[in-house]
Amino acid sequence: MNGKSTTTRTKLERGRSALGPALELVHTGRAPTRAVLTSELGVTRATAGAVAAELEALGLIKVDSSPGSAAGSQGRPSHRLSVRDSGPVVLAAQVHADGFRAALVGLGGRIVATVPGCVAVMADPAQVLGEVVEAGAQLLRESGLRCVGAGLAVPSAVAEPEGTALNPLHIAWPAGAPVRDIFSACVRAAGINGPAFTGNDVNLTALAEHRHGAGRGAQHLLCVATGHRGVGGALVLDGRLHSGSSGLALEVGHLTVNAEGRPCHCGGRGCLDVETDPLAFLTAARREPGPEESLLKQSGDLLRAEYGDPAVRAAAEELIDRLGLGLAGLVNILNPDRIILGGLHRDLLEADPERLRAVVADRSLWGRSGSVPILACTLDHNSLVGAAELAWQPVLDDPLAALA
Amino acid sequence: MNGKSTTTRTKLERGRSALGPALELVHTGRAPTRAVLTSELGVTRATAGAVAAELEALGLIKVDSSPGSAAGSQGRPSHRLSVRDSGPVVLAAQVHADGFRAALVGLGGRIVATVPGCVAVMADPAQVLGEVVEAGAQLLRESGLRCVGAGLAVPSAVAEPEGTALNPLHIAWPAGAPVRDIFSACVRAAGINGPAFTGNDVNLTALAEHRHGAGRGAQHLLCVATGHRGVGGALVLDGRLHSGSSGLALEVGHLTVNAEGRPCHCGGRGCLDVETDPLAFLTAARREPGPEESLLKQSGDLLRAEYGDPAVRAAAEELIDRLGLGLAGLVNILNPDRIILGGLHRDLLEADPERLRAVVADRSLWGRSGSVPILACTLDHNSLVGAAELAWQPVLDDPLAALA
DNA sequence: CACGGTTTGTTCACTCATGGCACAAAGTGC
DNA sequence: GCACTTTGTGCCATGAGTGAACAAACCGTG
Repeated sequence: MNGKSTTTRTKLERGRSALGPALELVHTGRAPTRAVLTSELGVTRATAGAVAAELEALGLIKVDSSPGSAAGSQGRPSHRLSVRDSGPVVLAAQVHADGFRAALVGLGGRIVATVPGCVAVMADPAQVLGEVVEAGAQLLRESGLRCVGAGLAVPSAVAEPEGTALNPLHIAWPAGAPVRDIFSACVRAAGINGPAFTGNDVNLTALAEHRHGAGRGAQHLLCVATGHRGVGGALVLDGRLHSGSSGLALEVGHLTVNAEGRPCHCGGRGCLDVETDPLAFLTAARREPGPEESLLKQSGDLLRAEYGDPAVRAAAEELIDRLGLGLAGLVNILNPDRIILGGLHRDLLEADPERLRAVVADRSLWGRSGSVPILACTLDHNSLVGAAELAWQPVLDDPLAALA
Repeated sequence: MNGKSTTTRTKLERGRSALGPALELVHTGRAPTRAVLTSELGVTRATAGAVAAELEALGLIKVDSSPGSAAGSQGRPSHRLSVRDSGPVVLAAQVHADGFRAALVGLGGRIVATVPGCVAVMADPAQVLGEVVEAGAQLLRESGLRCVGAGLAVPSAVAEPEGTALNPLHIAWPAGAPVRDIFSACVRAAGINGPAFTGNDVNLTALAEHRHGAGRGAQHLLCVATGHRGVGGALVLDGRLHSGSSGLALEVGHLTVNAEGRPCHCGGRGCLDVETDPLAFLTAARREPGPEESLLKQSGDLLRAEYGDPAVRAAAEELIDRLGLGLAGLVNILNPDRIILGGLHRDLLEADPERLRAVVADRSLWGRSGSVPILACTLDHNSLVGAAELAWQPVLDDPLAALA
């Protein structure tokens, strides 16, 4: 009379199958009310009601039925759905050239608490990640919230399925460092629950922007960003990150964008990487590059503050033209329906949006593709939020299993 | 390439949900027996049995229970599954520079009947497609089989969602011709049942090779092929064709592969398109190009018959190096786990596989990605079979609804 | 302020795909 | 022949989801 199920079959732990999609809709803000949830899921009102009630019982969302607020249209007002404030969180961490940042991120990409750690990044990933995770664990203790996973963003390609960082150049880690294993070990050592994930920062930026920022609603979202050195890219297809068969997709830095350009370490010349990064900009603008970590900031400030300066403007236009050529090449290959730019590329876009759009339209094959919207990244700490998305994914896929 | 696989599923027409996946497994040859089907679907034997029985009742597959054939292993031999011989077919058609071909294609990519029509392709798409469809309808009448749809492959990018051919250059059709609408109209006029689809021939080649040829089992399959003029590409991700947001993805012809190369009509120079097509090969080998339609054949024959000739060999090696550079660029962007080559590119691969693989490995960023397997297309009439796949897709997605 | 009209939430019986079992069937090896 | 293994089949339980009827909450209008 007691043991109904002894063996843990796969299907036994399967909950309501619409649970995951429903949570994702609330998570991404596409289901503000239960009525919208019903139509978005394509189920009956009864089912949507049961699903919403179950998600509320799990402590993930809030179903607000009381308020006689501004309805606008006629008919009975629908219950409003939102992410629960004091629901579970994930630990998100980000490592970059200037240091690290740890945060607690709730559903909806909401940063609950964050602390920027300002260590000078050292060559030992284990030590750095230990500090990052400890900072996150401290936040977690202070908050008293439940943690369901952890995610880490690193400025390097991450090979699948090994989880090794292939080119963590500007954080001076050894190439091939097993960052995923190290991060997982740190997370476990800190007593944090849930699985741990690691990904490339530009990939995670794209993921975050797709779910909560400028990429919302795009079906084929291309993201290109410059960090301190080098160029990264990412592609989100139908809501899922496309990182290739071994995690190395969208290494777009070595598209040729200037046949007479400077030689690149890859063996070619005129690569996007060396033609559109902050160092290239400062050089073209005939400014003295400062210390490496601040190249990005230095470039952005210069671009915003002194765009009137002919040398700065000429340098910017040169880079915009190169960037446009690279983007046009990617448009021809990937045919995205939206492009978002980060880092210096974002600053270049904002300096002269029309010029960039014109170059892309002119150099991509079809007028249609050329009219791809090009937008700037909008989220603060987008790769941090992206790292959190990584950790949230199991919950979105199967809330019952992930919270069990 | 027509309907974007409507995600808004109306539960009314929902049959057994495992029906589609099961049919796809049999269709692609990945479920030779019912036992394999059971494990591949991840369901119980009872369910797999019911699904197989239902597919058999629908006249789509054959369940072979009798044979006491060579089992090999111990235990009760499983029923063998195969595509039914006299089951429904789709009408597949292909238009190319030398004429057209029409065929009836069953499940499993089996060409039941075919007729090569050898018209000189004229400037009027309606007339050509009318002839093609009529040839197919004739085959259909002779066979007496049931037709559940039609698919067409054209040597041009096909814009979505309009279904217009953007660059049907070597068949002398007007750019922007509404090929899908024309084809659909012809199919309806011929009294053929089922929906009609139209797609780019290289895309369809990739789809066919993925399901029945050299691309089987690949998760991220990149296909690059040269026809008579120009280069086309295609990408199959997780079994579905990726054709971008408006059908124009993988227009790979204008990757720069030779900084000092000849100018291209796209505005750049040294594009893959003009550096690795049959005309480029013949020119490099200092041979007199014949009439346009036979450039491809002429090149292939030359490559196979006279590879000992120093001029031919040098030309081939030059093209292989250029092609390798282009493929390496695509590897960096797409990170496929397999590459298949068609047309002249296939001939180049077979002329010197090691050289091509070495170039790709050398010029792609990571050793891992460099070791991507590069294979030749294997199917006869692969774009024809791919066109059939397009027409089969609704049946694979939902057999009950599609056959109703 | 009662009135229909509209939209949404809720309850309940019903459907049906699937899991879980027990048992039968069909092979191999000794 | 007999154990053993593997697969097919019949039957019941489960549970997610539907569909329809009803209740609730808001709008307007007179």
